[in-house]
Amino acid sequence: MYDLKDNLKKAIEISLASLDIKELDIPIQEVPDNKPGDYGSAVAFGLAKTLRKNPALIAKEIVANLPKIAGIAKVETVGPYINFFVDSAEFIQNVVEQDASIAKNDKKVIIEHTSINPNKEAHVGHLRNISLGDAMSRIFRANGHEVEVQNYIDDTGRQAAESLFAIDYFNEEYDGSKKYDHWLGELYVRLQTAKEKDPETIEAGVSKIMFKLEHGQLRAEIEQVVKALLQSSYSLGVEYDLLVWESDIVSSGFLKQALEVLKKSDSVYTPKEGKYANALVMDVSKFLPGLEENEVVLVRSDGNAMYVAKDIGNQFWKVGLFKGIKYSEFETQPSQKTLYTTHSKGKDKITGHNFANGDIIINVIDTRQSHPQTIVRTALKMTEAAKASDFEQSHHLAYEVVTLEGQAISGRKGITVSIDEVIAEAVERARKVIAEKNPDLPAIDEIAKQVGIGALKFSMIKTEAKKIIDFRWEQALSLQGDSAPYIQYAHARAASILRAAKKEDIDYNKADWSKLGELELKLARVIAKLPEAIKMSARDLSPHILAQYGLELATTWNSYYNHKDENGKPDTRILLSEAGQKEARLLLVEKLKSTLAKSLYLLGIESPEQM
RNA sequence: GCUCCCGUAGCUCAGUAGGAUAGAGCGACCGCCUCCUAAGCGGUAGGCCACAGGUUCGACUCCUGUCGGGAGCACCA
Repeated sequence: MYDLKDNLKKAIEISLASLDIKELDIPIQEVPDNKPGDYGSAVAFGLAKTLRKNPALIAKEIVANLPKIAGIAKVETVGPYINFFVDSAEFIQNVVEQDASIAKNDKKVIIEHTSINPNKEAHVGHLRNISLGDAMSRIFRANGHEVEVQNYIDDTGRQAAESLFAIDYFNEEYDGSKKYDHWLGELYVRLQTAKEKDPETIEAGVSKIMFKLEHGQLRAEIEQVVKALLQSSYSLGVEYDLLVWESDIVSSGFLKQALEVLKKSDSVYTPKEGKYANALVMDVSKFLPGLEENEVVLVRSDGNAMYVAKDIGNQFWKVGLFKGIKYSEFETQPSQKTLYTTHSKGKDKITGHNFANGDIIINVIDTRQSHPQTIVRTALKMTEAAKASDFEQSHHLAYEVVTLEGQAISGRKGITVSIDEVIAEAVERARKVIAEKNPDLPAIDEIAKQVGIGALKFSMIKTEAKKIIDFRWEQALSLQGDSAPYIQYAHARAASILRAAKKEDIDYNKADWSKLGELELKLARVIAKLPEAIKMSARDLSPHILAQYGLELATTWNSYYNHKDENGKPDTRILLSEAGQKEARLLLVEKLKSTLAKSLYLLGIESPEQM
């Protein structure tokens, strides 16, 4: 891997060593457009104080002692800054020819996302979860990790019970006229209104269903919802490795084991009196100071476990503390990859798979769950059986909610938009634009899907997770500006040039890198930043960094493509370039295209060759 | 009340572990296709980076406080 910044860092280190200085953190940054040079460093500032010397002078001394650096043509000081001038021919060639191989990382990553309550259809808020989770899993894979994607099925919850009960209560039967999750969701909403008139019957009925669910008796009914929900994920191009059922977590004894482990801690006890008398509580004050309520109820005084307790059991299992859950095949996903599930009647081990036992655990859940998620991590911290790394490597990727035209999503108030609905609309809009701009395009349907769905997912990923997204149709489905189609278009444009080049007889050995200049250098510099963008995205659990990178790369390329000289004449016509320059430019475009495609791929977005 | 998050152009957002003149998109206005896809490109207008202090050679970035906005804090999930 060609890493110029790293080379610059090392060179400065050598220079500093010869001056008898040890500075651990050497900043390297890109030079602003209006300043001389390509990369710069401000190390001298940091040394000014300890050396009691003018930073500009220090910079000069460092430059004087610099060794030769490959790919650097010139070094200059600009005041206290040390600026490097890249040898553009060498640099661009290096960027084009760098191999994209990644070092294996032996830390296994478990990413849980989607985890939609199996009682009604998914809405745009879930779309954010799915898009972020899927992007994260792709990014970690790109960083060399083994990644296991889990989708948690809360099959013992009240909401699932209410939906199932509603079927009996209204005496309805599924006739296949709409998607099952939508059909069930309507019954669920109907039941909420019916509760006002007939609370006793409904309460009693729901309790009965809940009891059955807890004992895993209505598995087939829940599976039907889960399968319908998975269809939405599949149409977004998202797949999973394992479904984890809450009822299996409980029946495998993980809840019980978790409580036993926790009881060994002084912070977990059963008060004899007070408001939590006879309940099992966990005092988190030692670990989370400053809270008003220090005690968290794990098991109610009636003996029923709270949701957090199950969640703790789940987390303990993920990090590898518990064993004994069983697995079976669930279904074959569109890519032909098998989706597995936990199942009480399954096998202890699936050949070729070692589920759970993660080194890094990432839970993609909305930010309203921050408190319970903190409790779960705290439980790991206070448990002797857990390693310190289990706590440190447990992360909550908290994302803010999605609102609709400024209003909170609420199924009951009818303020909601389902994922299936937005997908259909997005694809339809994309189809219209294609029909208008490029009517002769073959496979319009396929490309409309790629573009429409790409736009949707990108709109969920491009902003920071901690910011609220207000979903607006025109904005989310926009095909121009800061959008996936903008990047896809840049990609298709590059593809088009390469297609045309294929018809000619081109000898790429004739590429003359010295015939490339400032414009190509600019493009190459951005291409070279991809590995850094991937690393940062993973480090900060922030796919938006990669999304922003994709935009920057597409912008740079579009700008290059449309560039004109002082006379207003295009000066970057690749196919009309002179011999030597043409071949080098084509190779650069090829690299650009694959880099765009990779950025999109890591966000779970397709890169059409034409659009 | 306590805890956490947010506040950058009219609107929606970037700003890469403090660094050089704060950047995009949408909207407005002016330009660019006899030339590899105009879903594109160039330009103009638009900023006390909420406010006040502090740390620093240097703060949109770190700390404290204030003001706005959101969320969380139950023997619910």
